[in-house]
Amino acid sequence: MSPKVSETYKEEKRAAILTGALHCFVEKGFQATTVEDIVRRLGISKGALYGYFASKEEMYIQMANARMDDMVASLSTQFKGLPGAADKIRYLFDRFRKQSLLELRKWVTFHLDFMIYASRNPDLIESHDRYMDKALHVIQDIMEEGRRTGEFRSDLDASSAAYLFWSVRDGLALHFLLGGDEKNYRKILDDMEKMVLRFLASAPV
Amino acid sequence: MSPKVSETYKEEKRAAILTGALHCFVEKGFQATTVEDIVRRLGISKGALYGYFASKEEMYIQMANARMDDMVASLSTQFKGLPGAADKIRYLFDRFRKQSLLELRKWVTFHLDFMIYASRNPDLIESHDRYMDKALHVIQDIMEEGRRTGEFRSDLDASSAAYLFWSVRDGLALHFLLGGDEKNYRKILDDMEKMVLRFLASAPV
Amino acid sequence: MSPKVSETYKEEKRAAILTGALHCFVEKGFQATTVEDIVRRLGISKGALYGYFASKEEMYIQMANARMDDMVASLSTQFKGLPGAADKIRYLFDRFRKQSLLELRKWVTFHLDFMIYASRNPDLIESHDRYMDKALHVIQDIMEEGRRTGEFRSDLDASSAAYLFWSVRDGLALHFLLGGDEKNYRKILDDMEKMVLRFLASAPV
Amino acid sequence: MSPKVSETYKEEKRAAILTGALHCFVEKGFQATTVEDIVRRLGISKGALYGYFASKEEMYIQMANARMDDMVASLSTQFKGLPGAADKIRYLFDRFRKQSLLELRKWVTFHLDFMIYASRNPDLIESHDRYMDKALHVIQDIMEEGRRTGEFRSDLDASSAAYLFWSVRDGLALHFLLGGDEKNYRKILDDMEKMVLRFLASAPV
DNA sequence: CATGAATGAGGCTTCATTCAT
DNA sequence: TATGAATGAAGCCTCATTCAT
Repeated sequence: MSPKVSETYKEEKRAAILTGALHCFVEKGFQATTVEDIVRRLGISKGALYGYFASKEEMYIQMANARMDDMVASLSTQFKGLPGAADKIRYLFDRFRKQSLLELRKWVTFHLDFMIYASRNPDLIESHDRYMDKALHVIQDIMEEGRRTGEFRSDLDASSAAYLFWSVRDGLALHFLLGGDEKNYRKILDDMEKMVLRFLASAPV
Repeated sequence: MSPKVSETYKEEKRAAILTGALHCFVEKGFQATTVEDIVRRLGISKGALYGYFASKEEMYIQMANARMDDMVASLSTQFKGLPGAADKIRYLFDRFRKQSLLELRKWVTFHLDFMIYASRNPDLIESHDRYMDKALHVIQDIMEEGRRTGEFRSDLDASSAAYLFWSVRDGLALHFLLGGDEKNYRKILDDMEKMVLRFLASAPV
Repeated sequence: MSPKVSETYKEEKRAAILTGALHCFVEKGFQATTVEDIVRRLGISKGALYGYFASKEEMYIQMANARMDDMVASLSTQFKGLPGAADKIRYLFDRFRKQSLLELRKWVTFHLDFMIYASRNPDLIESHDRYMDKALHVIQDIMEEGRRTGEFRSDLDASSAAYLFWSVRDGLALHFLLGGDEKNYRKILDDMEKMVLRFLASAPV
Repeated sequence: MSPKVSETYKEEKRAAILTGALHCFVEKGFQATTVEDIVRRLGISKGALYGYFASKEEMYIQMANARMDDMVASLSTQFKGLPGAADKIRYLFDRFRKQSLLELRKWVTFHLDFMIYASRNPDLIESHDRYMDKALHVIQDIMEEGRRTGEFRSDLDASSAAYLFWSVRDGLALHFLLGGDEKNYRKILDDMEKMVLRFLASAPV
C-alpha cells in the first residue's frame, strides 16, 4: 500500500528522465542516442533509468505520447480563440513557419528514426499508430468543423483531409531534412498553405 | 569465381550484388542490414563484395542512383507520349496508385533509413542531394512546361512546385509506413491529385 | 565485477589491465597484440577493457608513460646518492648491464613496434614525443650538471649529448634485437661506456 | 633444360619487382605495404608476383640482401681511394650527413618494421642475421685495418667496435624517426663522429 | 532504490594468398 | 605464365542490458 518513495516522486522522476531523454533523441535521433548519453545528461545511473523504463523503446513511446498530448492540448487552447476552421489551419501553418529549419530537422530526425525502427518491430507499430491518431484527430475535427460551417466543401472526407494535411507538412519536412535553405522552405510552406486551403474551400467537383 | 573476366562479367556481378543488397535494404532498412546479410544472400564472401564496393554506404548510394536514373529514364519515355504537363502529373499519380502499399513501404524504409543515417554524416549529404535533385528536375521540367503552355499558372515557381509535389507524395508514403489500409491510401492519393492540379492550374492570386 | 566501487578498485583494475596488456605487448609487440589477446589473458570482456581505455593505442601510451615516470622517479632517487655527473652516467650503464638480453629484447619490441605504428599516425607522434622528452631530460640534467661542475667539457651541448646518450644505448639494443649473445652485448656496453665518458670528459677541441 | 622464357628475362623481372617493392616498403614500411600496393605500382598481377616470390617476407629478405650487397660493393669501391681506416670512418659519417632526415626516416621504417616482424618469426631471424653480418663485416674490416696500421688503439676489439659503430648510427636514426629537426640531427652526427674517432684512436687504457 | 562495471554478440572492413581461366 | 576475383579469418570497437553491491 505504501511504497518506499511517494508516487509523486516517482512520477516526477519519470518526467525528468523523459525530458532529458527527449533532448538526446532530438539532438541525435533515436538510433544514434545511446543509453549512456541519456544518463550522462541526467546525471543518473543506468540502473535508475531501467528502474523506470524497461527499454529505450519504451522511453521513446512514452515520450512521444507525452509530447503529442502536450501539442494537442496546446492546440486546443489556441483553437478556442479562433473563430473558423480555416483560421485554425492558417494558425497551424503560422506555427510551422515560426519553427526554424534547424528545429524542424531535429524533430524530423526524432520521429523518422523511430518510425524506421518501429517498422521492423511489429510490437511497436500499434503504439505508434495510437500516437499518430491523436495528431490526425486534431485535424480531422477541424475538417469536420469546416464542413459543418460551410467554410470547407461539403463533400470533404475529414479523415482523408487530415491525412493529407499531415502528409503535406511532413513530406516537406522530409525534403528539407538533409539540405535546403530557410527561404526556400518558407516559400514552399506558403504555397502549401494556399494549396491546402484552396483544396479545402473549393466547391465540390 | 575467376580472374581476367570480361567487363561484362564484372558489370553483371556488380548488378547482381546491387540487386541482392537492394533486397536486403528494402527488407530491413539500411542500418539494420548487415554486410553479413548481403553476402549470405548472395552466397559470396565479404572480400568479394568489398572488391566491388568500398563500403555499405557506397552500395546504397550507387543503388539509389541507379534506381533513380532508371525511374527518370522510364518517365522520360512515358512522357514522350503525353501531350500536356497536366497529363504528365496525372500519369505520375497513376503510377503512384498502381504501387501496392507493401511495395511503397519497402521503398520508404529503404530511403528514410538512409536519410536518417546520412543526416548524421556530412559526407553523405552531398551524395543524397545529387540523388534528390534528379527527381526534382523531372518535375521541375513539367512545371516549366505547364507554365509555358499556359496549362499552369503564370506565376508558378517551378522549383518550389517540384519540391511541393514530392513533399506531398513522400509525406503520404510516410504516413502509411506503419499502418493504414490500401483503400484509404488510394482515396487520399486521389484527393492529393486534385489538390495539386487545382493548385497548379489556378489563376495567379 | 560490480558497480559503485571505490576509486581504489578502479585504479587497481586499471593497473591490472595495464599490467596484462604490458605482458602482451612485450611478448608480441604492439601491432601483433590483439585486444582479444589482452582480454583473454585478463579474463575480462572486451567491453570491460574499453570501459577503462578508449583504444589499444591509448593503453599503450598510458602504459609507456607510467613506465617512463617510474623509471625517471627511480633514477632520481638513485641519483641522490651519487656525487657526480659521471657517476650517474656510470650508474646508468650499470643498470643496462644488469638487464638480461631477453628483457632488453622485450622492451625493444615493445617500443619499436609502437614507434613504427606511430610514425604513420600523426596524432600519436606528439604523445610519443612527450614520452621521449622525459627520458631526454633526465640525461640532459646530468649533462648540465657535469658541465657546471667541470666534470664534462665546457662546450658540451647538453641536449645533443642527451640524444647521443640514448642513441648509443638504443642503437645497441636494436642490434641485439634479433640475435647476439649476452657476453658480446656486455662487452660492447663496456666499450660504449668508455667511449661516452671519454667524449663527455674530454677537453674542448 | 630449356624453360619457356629465358633465365635472363626472369632475372630481370625479379629485379624489376624488387625495385618496385622497395619503393613501396620504403614509403610505407613493411607491414603497412600491401601486396596490392606493390602490384599496382608495377602494373603486374598478384599471380605474377607470387610466381617470383613465395611471400611478402621473401621479397623483403631478398630485397634487403640486394640492397646490402649494393651498399657493400659501393663502399668497397669508395674505400679503395681512401688511404686510412679513420678516413673510411669519416667517409661513412659524410655519407650519413648527406642523407636528408626524410630519406633516413624512410630507411629506418623500412628496416625496423621488418625487424619487429622478424623478431616474432624465428625463421626470419637467420636471414636477417646474415643480412646484418654483411654490414658488420664492412666495418670490422676497417677496424682491423686501423689496428694493424696503428691508426686505432692496439687493444681494439674489431667485432665489438663494428657493433658499436652501427649502434651509434642506427640509434640516432631511431631517435629521429618520429621527430626532430635536420640541424639538430647533423649536430649530433658531428658529435658522434668525434666521439667514435676519439674512442678508436685513443691509446689503450 | 541506486549504482555503474561488466557483458558479449555483432558491426564494418582489410588483406595475404590462392586458383580457375 | 599471367591474371585478378575470390576467400575468410581476423581486427578493432560499440552498446543495450544486467546484476552484485
